[in-house]
Amino acid sequence: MSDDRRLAVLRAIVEDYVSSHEPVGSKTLVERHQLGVSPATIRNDMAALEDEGYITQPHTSAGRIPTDKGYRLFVDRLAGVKPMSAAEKRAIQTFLDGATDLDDVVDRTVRLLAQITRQAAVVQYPSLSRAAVRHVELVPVGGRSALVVLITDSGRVEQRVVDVRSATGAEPLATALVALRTRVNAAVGGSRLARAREALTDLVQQSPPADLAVAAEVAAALGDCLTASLEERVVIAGTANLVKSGADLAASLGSVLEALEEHVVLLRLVQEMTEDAGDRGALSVRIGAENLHLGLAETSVVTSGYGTGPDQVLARLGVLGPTRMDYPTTMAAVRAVARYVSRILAQ
Amino acid sequence: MSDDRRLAVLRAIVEDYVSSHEPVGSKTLVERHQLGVSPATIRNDMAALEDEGYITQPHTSAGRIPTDKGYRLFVDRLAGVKPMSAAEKRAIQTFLDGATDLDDVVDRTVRLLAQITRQAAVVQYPSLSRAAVRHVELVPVGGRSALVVLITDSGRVEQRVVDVRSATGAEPLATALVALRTRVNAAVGGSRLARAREALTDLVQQSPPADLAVAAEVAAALGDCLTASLEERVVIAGTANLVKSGADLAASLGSVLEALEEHVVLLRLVQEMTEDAGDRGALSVRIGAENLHLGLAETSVVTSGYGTGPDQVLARLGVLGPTRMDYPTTMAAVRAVARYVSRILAQ
DNA sequence: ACTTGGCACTCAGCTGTGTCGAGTGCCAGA
DNA sequence: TCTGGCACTCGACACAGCTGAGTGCCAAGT
Repeated sequence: MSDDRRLAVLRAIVEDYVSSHEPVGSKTLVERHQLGVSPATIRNDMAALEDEGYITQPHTSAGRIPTDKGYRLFVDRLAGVKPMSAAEKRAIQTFLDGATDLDDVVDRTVRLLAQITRQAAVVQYPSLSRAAVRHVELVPVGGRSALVVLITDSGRVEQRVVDVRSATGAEPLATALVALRTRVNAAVGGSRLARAREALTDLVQQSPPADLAVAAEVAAALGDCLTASLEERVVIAGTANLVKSGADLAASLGSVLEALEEHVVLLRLVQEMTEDAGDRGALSVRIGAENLHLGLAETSVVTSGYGTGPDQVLARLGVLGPTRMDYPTTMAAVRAVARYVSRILAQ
Repeated sequence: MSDDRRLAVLRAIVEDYVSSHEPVGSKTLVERHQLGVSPATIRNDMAALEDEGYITQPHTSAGRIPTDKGYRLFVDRLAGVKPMSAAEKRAIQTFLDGATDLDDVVDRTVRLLAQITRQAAVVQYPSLSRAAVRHVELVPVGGRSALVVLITDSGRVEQRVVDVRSATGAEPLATALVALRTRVNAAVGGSRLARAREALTDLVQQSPPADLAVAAEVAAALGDCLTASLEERVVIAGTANLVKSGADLAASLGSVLEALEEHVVLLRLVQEMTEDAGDRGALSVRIGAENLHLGLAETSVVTSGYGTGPDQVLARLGVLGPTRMDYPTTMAAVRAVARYVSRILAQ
């Protein structure tokens, strides 16, 4: 029994099932694809594929549908990434080119992904674990408080209001803050977020006694900002597409929506997929139960890294849909969008 | 025929239908409620209610269900607002008390609303049309650009990077910005966002020629920030609850989710409800087709204003669910949450 | 050693039939 | 104005039979 043909049969089953949404039998299979053999032969192959766990039948005397394992093999060895048409590429580019700031880029990206894949889209905000401090600004507010603003490399801004009532220095608060600002920027400016924290503790310890209280308060707030900046966020769009993508998800739709709302769950998933891809920006696909989350047992996730350059992968973006999705097309769309977003961020 | 009893019948129908999700007939009605008359009498009343358009029957020989008009009468004249238990109040309070900043308050609020009403929750970010400028900060970045940060009364922060390359003044950029910052804050500090724009144009016109170019650039960016601050945002949660709230919404679920993702639609809806409530913080209810949006024809929306005080209604929050929701309980929950959020914001 | 045609078998889904019962509308009488 | 009675409607449900797509297996062919 030819091993090649068995794989061809699996590919045909996946493609047919994805387009028809119905279990596919041996007869229809030879009709729609040029397999050059009779249904009976196909049946033998199907039986073998079923034994190995690549396909299954929902009930006796029905056609076969791929299992998670079957999709996995299809994605890994059988499916190419369908190239996108020039028109589609242009559409992506023009849609993203109008973006103004980072928030706008992310917002447009997630909508675009949802629209062109007709599935739910997820975009992780640029992860700042590799980002650096660009500037720290201290603003006196109302005499007794100060606003601490942290600006990072990637254009993200975090702010905290810190109460410096207790810090009763001799000089006026504004003056103290100006001096402190200079010192803080000198200490942490340009350094990575994770390192900045250590630099801060050094700075507090080396502060003159008069400034110590204020410095400590500010450093604490700044530490909060650092944490918040490192904390990752995701945005989603296109949940309505999940409803339309066939009634088979309807049963688990509730838990899928729940999972999507729990950004923590999504972040963990995306993190895992980053590891799958070896920290590179490569495409990563999670199929069905491979998502270690009950609510997502019937969904697949396709993500790609993106960033400011090939070596600067900041975060991931992708789509989420039923396991029986059109992987080649979806993967192509995700990869294309990731590339264009990266190109924009690189500027 | 007693008019009072007919209203009582309508109320009974609404309550029964809401709890059972099934068309309610004359017999079950007299069994479950003490109406003191026979089913035949109820039938006459029902026929009259149907003539007037308050109830309808899905098909002949089925019980009656309320129409939008019926729910409207129920909400306006028949339903009280069910008081919340002390335990529930406590739960609300403790859940919201842990919040740190404005984002956190909004995030917690929307989750809380979704959880206790088991429906989809919507929270409009505090509308800043009445908010004032607290502080403007200008930060030189990289020598050729400046970061403009706008901080408002209500704790919202907007920032823009502005390119001041063209502004080649004699003095270094940083010095120019320090001076400009002082002047900008003097000009717009404390004034309402809408007014700040005029003050800015005055400021640019009165700038010394040397500073004019920089001032104009900064004013433009600040204008952007003002617009962005006035631009309203909403957050939603609990969409998964829509799936669980009975299969009858399932048909229109797709369009409901689409509507929820289109924040523009939601904002318009919320704006209309603010007008319904006469700009006060009162509860407002939109039932079914009263939401002038096709996707929401089978849903009702219950919102309440909230803010920093009885006269300071900044925005609205509420829930969205199927028209056959438990209005008294939902209204109570929305009102209670709105009050606690207002209390927190007042601090 | 594969491949193929034939054949019996399975079973989900559809259709038609009959029954049941909740619910209605109407009417005459209290 | 209310009530009991009565005929009627019609969706829901259960049951049965049919159909057809699809399978597994086997013997024969290449």
